[in-house]
Amino acid sequence: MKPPSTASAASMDKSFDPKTVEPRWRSHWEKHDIFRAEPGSSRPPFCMVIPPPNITGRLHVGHGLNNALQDVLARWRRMSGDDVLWVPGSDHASIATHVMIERQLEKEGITRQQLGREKFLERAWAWKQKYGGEIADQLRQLGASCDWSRERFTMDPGLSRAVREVFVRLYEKGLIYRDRYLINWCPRCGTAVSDLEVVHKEMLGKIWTVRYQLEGGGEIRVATTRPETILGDAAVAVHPDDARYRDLVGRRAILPVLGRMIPVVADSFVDPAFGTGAVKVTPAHDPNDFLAGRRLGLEPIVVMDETGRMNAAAGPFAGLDRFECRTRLLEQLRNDGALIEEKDHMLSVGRCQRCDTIVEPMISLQWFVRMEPLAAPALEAVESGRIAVVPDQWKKTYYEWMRNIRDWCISRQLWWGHRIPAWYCAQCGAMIVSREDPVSCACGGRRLEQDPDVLDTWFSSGLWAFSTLGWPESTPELRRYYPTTVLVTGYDIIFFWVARMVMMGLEFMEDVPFHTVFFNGMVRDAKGEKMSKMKGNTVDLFDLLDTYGTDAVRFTCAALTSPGSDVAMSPGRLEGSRAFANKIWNAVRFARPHLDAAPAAPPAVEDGLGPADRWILSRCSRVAGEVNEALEAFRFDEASAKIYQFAWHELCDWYLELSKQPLSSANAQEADASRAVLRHVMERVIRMLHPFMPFITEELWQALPRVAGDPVSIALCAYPLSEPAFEDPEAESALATLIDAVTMCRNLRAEKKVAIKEPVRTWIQPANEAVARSLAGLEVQFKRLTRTSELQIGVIPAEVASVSGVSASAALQMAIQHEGRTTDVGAERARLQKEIEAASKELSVHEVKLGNEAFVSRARPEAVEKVRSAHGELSERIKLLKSALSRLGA
RNA sequence: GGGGCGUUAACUCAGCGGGAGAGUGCUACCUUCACACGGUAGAAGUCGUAGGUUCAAAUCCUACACGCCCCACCA
Repeated sequence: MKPPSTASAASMDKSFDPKTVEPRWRSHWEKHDIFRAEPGSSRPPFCMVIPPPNITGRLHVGHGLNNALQDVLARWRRMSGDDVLWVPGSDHASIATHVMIERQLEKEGITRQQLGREKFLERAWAWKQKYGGEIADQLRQLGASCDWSRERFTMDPGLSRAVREVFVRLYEKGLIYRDRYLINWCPRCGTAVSDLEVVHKEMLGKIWTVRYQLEGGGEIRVATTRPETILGDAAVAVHPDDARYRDLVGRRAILPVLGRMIPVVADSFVDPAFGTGAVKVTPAHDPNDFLAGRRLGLEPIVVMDETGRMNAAAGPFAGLDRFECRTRLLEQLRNDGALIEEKDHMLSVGRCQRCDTIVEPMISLQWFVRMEPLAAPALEAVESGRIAVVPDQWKKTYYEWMRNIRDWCISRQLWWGHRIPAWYCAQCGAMIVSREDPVSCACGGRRLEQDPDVLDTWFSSGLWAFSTLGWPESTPELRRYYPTTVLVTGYDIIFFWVARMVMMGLEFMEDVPFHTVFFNGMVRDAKGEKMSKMKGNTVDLFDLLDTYGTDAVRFTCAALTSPGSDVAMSPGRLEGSRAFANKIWNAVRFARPHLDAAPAAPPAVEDGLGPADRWILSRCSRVAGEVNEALEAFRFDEASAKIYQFAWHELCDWYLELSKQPLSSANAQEADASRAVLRHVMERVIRMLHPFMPFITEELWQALPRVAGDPVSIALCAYPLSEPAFEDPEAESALATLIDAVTMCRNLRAEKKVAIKEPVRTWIQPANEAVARSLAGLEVQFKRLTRTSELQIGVIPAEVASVSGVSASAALQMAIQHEGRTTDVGAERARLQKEIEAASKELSVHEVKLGNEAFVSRARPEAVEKVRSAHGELSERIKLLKSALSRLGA
């Protein structure tokens, strides 16, 4: 099959236009199915599972970053010969989707309850149909090289089966249980949420001191920030050792307003120093009090319903909203003279992560996962290094959470999600937990009702690493790709997802879900502030792609990803990347006619290549090595910077200019040699860049001369490695010399404002015979570089040149600059560097000795002095060397 | 209350024991036959503050200041 037509050499636009190029290759990749993994392949497997985006909306810049990085790895490994499986998919996002759909319903003026479960689920599936597909399209737009044939959704039949299997196994093992417990309740969503889904925010509130009369006279004062919970008080507690209250323990207090009698009890959880030292105990509406209530045998009194309204137990306040109740209750307390003090107080208020409603601690019957037994192996897996964490600062966060783990409330009073596989018999009340829907109870009863609740959305995503590969079936994919190689994700979901995936993987696959987890940073705006809709500083990913082009955005993501730091999407960086894409485009535009004429065979060292050719081949080899090294270490910033620097400032700024002359040489052999080198280097750079900028590189690669047997896409070409045969220190040294000479001419011209009209000749004293040979007879046009017609380099000992066509003072200046030093800066620099290294080594030896001598020194101080003076001398020498180096380096 | 991260040029960020760097912006000059999304030259930084270790500190240690983030049941 023929590739789509690329712009011909003649018609290549002056600037790169992403909009025409990107769609072409997107469909080309799809058509040729080049991202499909091959479980039967003999190549080493490399697998990643995508952090499944929620189906709640379009991708944001954070997704852009995360997927750009994954794609860099996927394409790099694929080109490096691995059998890459990158599993795409999306998450049903139970509660988040609920919030979105309920917002729709609100506009229509109905509640989800009015709509009913069946109709609501129809809506949810329709939503999924629409947005699930959009997300896949958006990932494609980014160029994500996922295996689309293996796309998954957390509510697919297979994955749902995995969820049931896990639930039942955990239940049978006693790790899932059902209990009445104090949980976080979101009154708006009408569901329990886990501790992680509660976001605590500091805000200025008030603290009130309230007087409770004691039965038979006297009073006790308590402080509270939530006076409405007074209605549910079961006791007043004081510290057992608190002398002020010791005598009151065992007496009864009269609850204000309601007049109910509650005991005064002693418990050490009370801090005598806080507030009045006496605390109201509301077991049904406060986590601390709940535990205290259990210890003290107090009966919880529930005063609110699941919508946040006061219930019958609230007496005269029944039916009021909780905050309205607070206001009214305070009024009454004030009227009754029971309100003693009101003052400002900073408090931390828990809000629903999804809808920002203030959550209410409530007692309720829920399902939980017992976490300690699962956490222990998960902790060990990271401690032992079986899972590598990059950057490793996140280990500490992970350990901290694992070591203080608490049971996980997994049931949600929602409809969209995996329904809990538990049934209750209407006849005998028995509970059946089962993989298959049961038809009858052991008692013979046939009226079975399934638990109405669904599971926390993170329950199914916790299985993602193996459920997407076919578990519980033993599929070829599961056997080959589990454990996956790398997980790339944001650190914001380290507990929600990463930690739980480790636990689930170890429990059900008896192995880690991934060998390495790489945490990318969070995307900030250009000022480094967190993006939020409230602040209005959000940047739309697709606006960015539209403005700068997908390649430029992806390149910027990589360039800004250094381990452990967040990413600020700065316009400057984006512009730089866009300019870079254009630069590469034009480099190929220049090179193409020469490449078409180039010999098919790659260059060879025996071809008698010139110094510039040998130099660029050598540099290209080194850069390839460095880029691979950087990628191995997840240094996306270093890898992209190396390519950028090399491509722009070595290849374009110098090599392309230097090659213009030989490329158009009448000497066919010389021209061919240069063409072969240009072709080789150009293609290698484009390949190196491909994982970062897939679209432009595909376009350019397709435009290069093709040979039989080439793959259909650059994505299937080999990723460049270093080529030791081309590494050539002498050529590098020679070119450093040349570059120095040219730069010097330019400096002179700029500083002295001289117009150099005729050829300038400069003489260089080479460092050694080899460099001399490299440079001998090198005559290059530097029209572009010096604004002179040409610069001749002659190999002549240190005598001063006569310079024609420049002013006398400029000539003199030039002569001075040449005199008295070797202009082979490269060699000189290397020599000095070596001396410094040697001196430093010597120093470190002395340091060791100094340690020993210091011990002896108590008896012989002069020995220490000797060492110290040696240090001083060496330090001086290093300073001298460094200053010499800086003079040369500049 | 505990923990983490950051503070380097005007902006966004690398560097983490021996020459203070990149991209963008800025200044001057230049439409030269790949590219003005370009070329050349250049200005620009007490590397948060104060101590300490070292022959040598932006880089290691200790405090402090400011900023950001996470975790935590203090009424």
